[in-house]
This record gives sequence, C-alpha cells and structure tokens, in this order.
Amino acid sequence: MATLSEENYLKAIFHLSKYDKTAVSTNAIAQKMETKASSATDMIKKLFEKGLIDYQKYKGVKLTKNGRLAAVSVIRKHRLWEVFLVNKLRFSWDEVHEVAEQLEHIKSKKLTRELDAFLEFPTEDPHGDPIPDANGNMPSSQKLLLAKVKQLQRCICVGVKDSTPKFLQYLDKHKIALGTEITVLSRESYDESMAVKINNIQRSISKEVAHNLFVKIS
Amino acid sequence: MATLSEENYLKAIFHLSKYDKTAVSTNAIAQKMETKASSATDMIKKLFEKGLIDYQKYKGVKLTKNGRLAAVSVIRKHRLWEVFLVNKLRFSWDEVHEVAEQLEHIKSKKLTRELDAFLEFPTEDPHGDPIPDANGNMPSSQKLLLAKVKQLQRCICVGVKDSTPKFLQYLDKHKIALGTEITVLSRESYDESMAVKINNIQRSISKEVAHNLFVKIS
DNA sequence: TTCAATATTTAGATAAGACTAAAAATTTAT
DNA sequence: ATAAATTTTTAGTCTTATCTAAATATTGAA
Repeated sequence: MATLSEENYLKAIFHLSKYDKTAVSTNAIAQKMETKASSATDMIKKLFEKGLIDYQKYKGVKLTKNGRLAAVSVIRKHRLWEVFLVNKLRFSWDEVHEVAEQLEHIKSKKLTRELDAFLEFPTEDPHGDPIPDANGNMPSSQKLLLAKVKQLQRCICVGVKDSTPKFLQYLDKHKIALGTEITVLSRESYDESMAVKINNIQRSISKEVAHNLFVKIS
Repeated sequence: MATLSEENYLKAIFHLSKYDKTAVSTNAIAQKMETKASSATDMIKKLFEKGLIDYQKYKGVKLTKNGRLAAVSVIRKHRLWEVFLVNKLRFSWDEVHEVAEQLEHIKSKKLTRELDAFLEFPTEDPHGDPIPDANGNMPSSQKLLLAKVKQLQRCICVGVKDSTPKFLQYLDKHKIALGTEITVLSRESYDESMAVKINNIQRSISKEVAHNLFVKIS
C-alpha cells in the first residue's frame, strides 16, 4: 500500500506523462511536487523498488501497470469527492481542490464504491475532467481548446485546462460555465484574442483564456 | 495546527480523562495508542511545548483549553462522518469506525460546517454518542448502563459503551438497535445476568452485554 | 520506613521524507 | 569533438515519530 507521499508522486508522474504517454524527468517531478531534484530522486528510487515505476538512472521514469492503477485510483477519488463537495455540499468549483487533495488519500474500497453510487456514477468532475471508472479506465472525450476553434463555429464549454481558483473565478464573473454556448466570430492575429458571442452578448476573449477553456463542437 | 499523530494523542487523552475530568498517566496513553511509554513521553513533551496539555514529570497530563478544543474538534468530525456513512452511504454501524478514523483528520472548516448542515445537524452518531457542537460543547445526556436498571423498569436503548464490530454485530443479530425498548424482569445474582423482555420476547442478557449497553429510562 | 515493584523518563538508534552541497552524467553549443 | 551548461545522482544532515535499553522516580507492601 502506497504512503500519502508516494500517492502524490504517482499522481504527479501520471499528469506529467500526459495520461501515461511520455517519460517524465526528475526535474519535472521535482517542480510539480515543489521539492528539490534530490528529493525526487529519493522517491523515484523508492517507487522503483516497489515496482510502481520503470526507471533507469538519468533516463526518466514511466509508470508500470501497478503504478498507473495506483495513480488513477487516487485521481478517481479526488474527482468523486469534488463532485460530492459541489453537488451535495455548498462548495463552488474554485473551492474544492484543496479539500479533495486531502480526501483523495482516504483508503476504503467500500467508501469509494458507495460514494460513487450516492453521486449516481458521475463521469466528470465539476471542472469537466473525466472520472476514471473502478477498473482505472478513463472515459475519453473529444474536447479541444477554444483557441483551436474555427471562425463562425459554435461550441459548448465542457472543461477547463487551468483549474486554479483565479481562472475559475474569472469564468464565474463573466458567466461562463460548463454547458455555456460560445460562437467564435473572429480572431485578432495581433494578440491572438478572439471575438466571441456568449449568452447572445459579443465579447472579446484573450489568448490566455482561449488556451485554458475546453469546448466541444456542437 | 496539530499533526495527525498529535490529534490522535489528544483524542486518546480526552477519552481517557473521561471527557476531561481526571489526569491521565503516560502508561494509559501508551496503551491506548498502542505504542511504548517512551513514545508517549516524547509526544507528551511535544504537546506540552505546544500548550495543548498541562504536564509535570511523573504527574500525568491534563488537556488545556486549547488541547480540549482540538480533541473535541476531531471527535466532532469523527462522529459527523459516521452519521454520513450510515445515513447517506450504505454503511452499517459496525463498519464506520475505521473509515471515520481517517476522515476525522481532514482539515477544512467549511467542509465540517457544510457536512453538518447536509446531515441536518445531528446530535448523536450511529452508536448514540453525542456530537459536540462547533464551539466544542458536548450535548450531555442522562443515559445509564442497562446493568444499573432496576427490576421491572422499562427503558430504551440509546447507545453503546463498547462500539467494536463484534459487539455491534451481536446486537444486530439479536435485533437490539438504538430505540429498542427493553424491560428488565429480574436479575440473576450468580452470574449477574438479567432476564429482560425485548420486542415482546423474553431473553437473558449476560453481564458483559448489560455493562456495554446504554439506556434511558422511559 | 525501607526496599522491591512499577511507572516514567532519558539516551541513543531507526525509517521516511525532506534538505544542501558536491560529484557525476548528459546535453548543448561552438 | 570538446568544453560549458544543465540535469541527475550521491553523500551527509535534519525532523517527526517511533523503538530498545538503561536510568531514575514513585508507589506500595512488609
């Protein structure tokens, strides 16, 4: 059974590997975990000893099957708890992350199973991120960044790339939520901003925002 | 802010002091925490440094106001989570303790407050133990052990002293739950067992059971 | 009241996870 | 292809919470 710290490293590696596609460097892990490279090396050795990652000195790491399973299990719990906090308690989507970081480490198969049922088997968390199923499979979706949407296309907001409170509060303030319809009117090549229609009002969206909002063509 | 281990020691001290009435010995703490006396001494020093307990070498410990508050806060969370597990998820009263031991350490004022509201401000956990309010006040009740009930008195089961799965499963098996009415018919001085009427059926209750079941005279 | 039994504390060690500083390997640039 | 820059690893230290073994204090029984 993985310790709290091990679980956090596994989660970091999973995210850095883009859902398990690429190898991850020691420095990248250290940066994500906000520790020093030497600490990351120590933990890498430990995870390797436990068979949770593949590792060769200086060559970066990849999750093994068991490592991936452990990481995904933590992510599953994180996202289920986020749904609980927003749907059942009165948390807003910018408040849930910190608490879910704690709740994701609770170890009880039954709790996770029953929570999932209580929430009626959600497939996405409040930020539109997919919730892995009990076997560790991620539901995949065909979302893309708003920045990539062609002129005059209509799309629906389905998720955020940046889920920091600052960005989420920006979206709240401008009445952009999951499900909001957005029509791309034009793009400004100078600053990569876009003119869009949201809730029948024409607005300008900055490059920063357009690169952090996921949409689905409708 | 107290660490997980500190919180567990504070909770142990609170329980051993019978809700803060008596001083607690190092050995008693070590036994409750399933560690060695030397480890208990180490932690006692730490809690003393942090102003959470009063302590003089060889004289035992007592919680300070802050220590009591910290202990009660953990107990409040423990019992609220137990209510959640039984009332909202499908846990039975003998399954909740282990998970609540983990959940009680989650640090979020808002979570505790919202959970309390979601559960509609319960005053007792699934074992009949009182849930302290947000200010750390324990609702007191006038429960007594079944063993103390006089002959021919009627009473209602309101709690358990022993809340281990074994005892709780014994009660389930014999259809004794919180709210069950019990009439004491007679006592057997030889083995301290009692003849009782439960659900209109006459049964015998052992000394062990009678000393672990709380009732209220009705 | 004195000494044996018991309880408590101290001293020194260990493991996990972090750190700093220095060494070694790899990558990049000329 | 070699030197400089960067990345990664190693070596040694720190803190928290634990342990064992030994020392000291308290309690209680004769």
